Formats: sequence, structure tokens, C-alpha cells
Amino acid sequence: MSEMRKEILDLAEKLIRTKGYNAFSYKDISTPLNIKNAAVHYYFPAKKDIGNAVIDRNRANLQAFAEATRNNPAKDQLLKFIEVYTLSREDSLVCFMGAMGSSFESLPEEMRNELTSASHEIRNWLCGVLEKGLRQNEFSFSESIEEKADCIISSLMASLILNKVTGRDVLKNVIEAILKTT
Amino acid sequence: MSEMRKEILDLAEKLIRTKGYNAFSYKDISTPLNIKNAAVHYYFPAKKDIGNAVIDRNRANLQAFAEATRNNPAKDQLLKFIEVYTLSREDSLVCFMGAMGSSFESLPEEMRNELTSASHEIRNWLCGVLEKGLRQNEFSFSESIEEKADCIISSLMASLILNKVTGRDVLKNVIEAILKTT
DNA sequence: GTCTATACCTGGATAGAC
DNA sequence: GTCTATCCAGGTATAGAC
Repeated sequence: MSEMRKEILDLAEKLIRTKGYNAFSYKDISTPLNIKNAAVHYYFPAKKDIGNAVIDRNRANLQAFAEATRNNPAKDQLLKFIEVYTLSREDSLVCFMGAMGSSFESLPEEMRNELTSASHEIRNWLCGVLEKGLRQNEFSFSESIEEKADCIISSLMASLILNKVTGRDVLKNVIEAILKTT
Repeated sequence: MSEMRKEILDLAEKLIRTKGYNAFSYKDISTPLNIKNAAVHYYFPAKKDIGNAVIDRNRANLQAFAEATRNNPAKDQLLKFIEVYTLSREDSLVCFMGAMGSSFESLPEEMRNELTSASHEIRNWLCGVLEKGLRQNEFSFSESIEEKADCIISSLMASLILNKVTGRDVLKNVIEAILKTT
């Protein structure tokens, strides 16, 4: 992937995760990178191509992450997953799923489908981790695995949003609670 | 409040909670209501006035809800709060906080401030309920009250988003888990 | 209160030169 | 690969008639 394409994608992702997909424009990308709108269109003919690429990259990142930590203890896998959110917090970013999912019906069909696939991948991965952790007595909780996975993902996701809205560290509280109850 | 103003507000809220604040237009409101854009501008001169009014109304609803259930058992207050989310689910709506909060930096300053105030009001109310429930032995959990409140709000909020993205009933699982662990 | 008409701008997108 | 130039659609908003 060319360097410029990567720079565009990096900036686009940041814009999506702060202002939302519908609130950023080609100008928001071209001006900071000192190029023209037409150059952005060269790499991404349509806006939805940018959106799809951002989702794609996040899906690939999860696959790589899952692969790299595959043989780690479940507890460590969970901690590293949580770390993704604390890193987002440092940059005042919400997660890509929250950023795009909240305006789901406004998105082009391809983006909606990609987002749906991504959500299943994340959920399946976390369910696997929780199952392994239970089996190996690293975890202990009374909910079902699916319930627990949905709770963890949801609370992490929304706490990044609430960190921005409330001005408080909601994510910190959520992480504390997850660690206490898992 | 005039009937037309209410109809505009109802539709605007639905649009915000499905497509997001930045993805709806005056036309999305005027066409279904069989009026012209100018008529919408008569009630709400600028778009941010619509956004502010939607937040205002949600804040007022919470105040009324809190007042009406003030003397109920904490458990009942929590259940009625959760019911707000199951009702949203039936209409495929995300909560107003998730809808607007996820694109926080794109919002006009007044809307951001209103949203921040709303988030504090919700959180304070729920902390009060949890505190009362603990005191009266209706609830039992090991997290701090703030941690628990942040977990409940976050998981309910994001599960409405994930219900749309995943096509599964994430909210159902989250509610099950909350009831089991509170 | 609601309309018509219109102004003004921004956004996404494309053609064609370099 | 990046540019200039341009197009067109759509969005917000206002003026003024009814």
C-alpha cells in the first residue's frame, strides 16, 4: 500500500472516530495532507470506498491480533483487548463500531454489511476467549458466555463515547468492573 | 407546544436516532409531514435548534420519569429504566446519547453542552437508585456504585447500537446479565 | 403559519492537462 | 500521481407574498 494511501486512511479513520462518517469531507482530508480533493479521489473514487477501507483495516487488525495472541492465557488476551480501548481513549477516539454503528441506516449497503461481519468476528473471538478462560479456571462469572461477551463489548464501546460526552473517565470504571467480575 | 412543532420534533428525533444528526436534512422532515422546508424553519430557525430541542425533551422526560418513580423500590426503578431501552429496540432506535455522542466533535457547542448535562443527570439518577437499592438490600454487587452505574448505562446504550449492526438481540443478553448481577 | 422563490454554500465526483 | 477546472446535487437558510 502506498504511503499516501495510508496517510489518507489514517486521517480518515481519525475523522470518522471523532466526527462520524457523515460529518467529514474530502476537504478535511486533502487540506491537512496538502493535496487536492482530486488526489484523494484517485486513491478512493467514492467516499464509501474510504469507509469500507477503514472497516477492512480494522477487521484485518483483529485477525492479526487474534492470531498473535492465540496461545496466550485467556486473561492476558482479555487484558490486551481492553488495552485497545485505553489506547483509543488517549487519542480521544471512539471505536470504529460505535462511530459508524450509531448511524447505521445512513450508511451505504456495503459498509453496513462489512460492519455486520466485523461485529460477528469480534463477538466470536471474545466468546472463544471467555470459554477458554472458564475452562481453564482463569475466569469466573454467573452469566452465560454470550451474555458476558455482549456486556463486555457493549460497555467498552459506549464508555469511549461517554468519556467524550461526560468529561469523566467512564472507561476506567468500566474496566475496573470487568476485571472485578470476570 | 403546537401540534406541528411536536410532529416535527418526533420525526427529527426518530431520524437522529436512526441516521444520526448529520445525516438528516430539512427535506427528510418536510416531505413526510407534507409541508415545505420553510415551514420547518419557522419552528426551528436553524438545524441546531432541532438538535437542542430533542436533547431538551429527553432531559425533561428523565426528570418527569425520576419524579414519577421517586418513591418506588429501587429494583422497580431500575426495571422501568431498562424498559425505556426495550421500547427503543421495538422501534429500532438507538438512544439519543449514543446517536449524538458518537459524533460529539461534529456538534455545535450548545448541543455538546446540553448533551454533557444530560449525561450527568442520567448518571446521577442511576447512582442514586443503586445506592438506595444497596442500602435496602434489594441489590447486591461487588463493584462501586459509580462503576456499576457506568457499566449499566454503557452496556444498555451500546447494545441498542449493536442490535442494529449485528442483527442479534444483544440488548436481551445485556439485560439478562444486569438482572443476574445486580 | 405556510408558501414560493431564491440565494448561497459545500460536498462528492469527473474530465483532461501535466 | 497530482493538478486545475468544472459540474451537479443537495443542504441550510432567508425574504417576502399570501
